[in-house]
Amino acid sequence: MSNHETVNEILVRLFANILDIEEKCLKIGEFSDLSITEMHVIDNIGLTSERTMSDTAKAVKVTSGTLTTAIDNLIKKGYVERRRSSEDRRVVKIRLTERGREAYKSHEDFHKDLVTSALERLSSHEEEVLIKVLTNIDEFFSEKYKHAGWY
Amino acid sequence: MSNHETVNEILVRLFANILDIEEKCLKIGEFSDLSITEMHVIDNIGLTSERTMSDTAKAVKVTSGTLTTAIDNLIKKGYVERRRSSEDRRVVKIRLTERGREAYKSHEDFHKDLVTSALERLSSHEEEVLIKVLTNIDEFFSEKYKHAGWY
DNA sequence: CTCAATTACTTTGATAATCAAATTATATTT
DNA sequence: AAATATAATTTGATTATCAAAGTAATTGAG
Repeated sequence: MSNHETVNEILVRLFANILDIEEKCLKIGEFSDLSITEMHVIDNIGLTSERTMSDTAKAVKVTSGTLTTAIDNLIKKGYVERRRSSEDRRVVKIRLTERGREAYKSHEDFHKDLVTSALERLSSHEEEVLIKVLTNIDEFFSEKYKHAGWY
Repeated sequence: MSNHETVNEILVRLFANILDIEEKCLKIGEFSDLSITEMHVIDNIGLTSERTMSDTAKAVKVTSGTLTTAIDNLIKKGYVERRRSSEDRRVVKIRLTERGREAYKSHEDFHKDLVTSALERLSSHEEEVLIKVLTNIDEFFSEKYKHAGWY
């Protein structure tokens, strides 16, 4: 089998399964009241002190209306706090509660495990190459598809 | 930033971008009446003569009820045909129409192009490293999460 | 300085994808 | 023959999403 076919085959299978696995890991853990989407919002808000709604909406690529309802739910569940900015009262700032930060860390651990196993059996030289390769591919996509006004 | 963090960050972004790109390519192409989900059902039915509903539902990891409605829509749109099996009249067999096969091929081509353009700028050494990493990730999922009967 | 335009967010009304549970029809087993 | 199991569909609900309309606050042009 050619390299191309191998890569294609693995990628297809990975893509088909990765969200599913992530979701199921979530559902058997401590934070099973979170959907995968909600966890990704939490991941995006991150541990930084505060973020605006619009920055977060842009980053997770949903409309602000969608984010509003997502945040409503995360607040109900106790993962996020919301307050109006005093400098500009149109702006709403959100941040993780203590429980939100715990969820963040749990999700981070999942990713760490994944990356650790991705990198095992690689020499440090190969790690360097990998980073170059991934950066390269990443740039390629953001370049190639920027022109269409997507990014 | 450690290698692990860098790799994680890029992988997460790549994953998000690729899904996004796939969706947007679909929407500007010939088969824009298909959602990404529907395209993946078509992909799964494939070019083989016929499949049962239950096999397909299992393969795409949805309940049979979900698949029934998905197939209803694909039939309305002219991509799939459905008939009752004559050997066992409980069983429903589905297959792609000619238009369904065209959509299948178009999706296949999209994947090929994506992989080709991602790989064409890599040296053969770099390709090897990439394949090793993808294989590791794939094994991480199929090994570690097999026990739960997920994979 | 004021009011028109812009910005940040929320609300509303709609759709798609999904599930679990109930239902229907057919096959299999006892 | 009756009970059980299987394959698919239907039903009733939930979640995620968007576009467009609405609200409140700020900015900028005259």
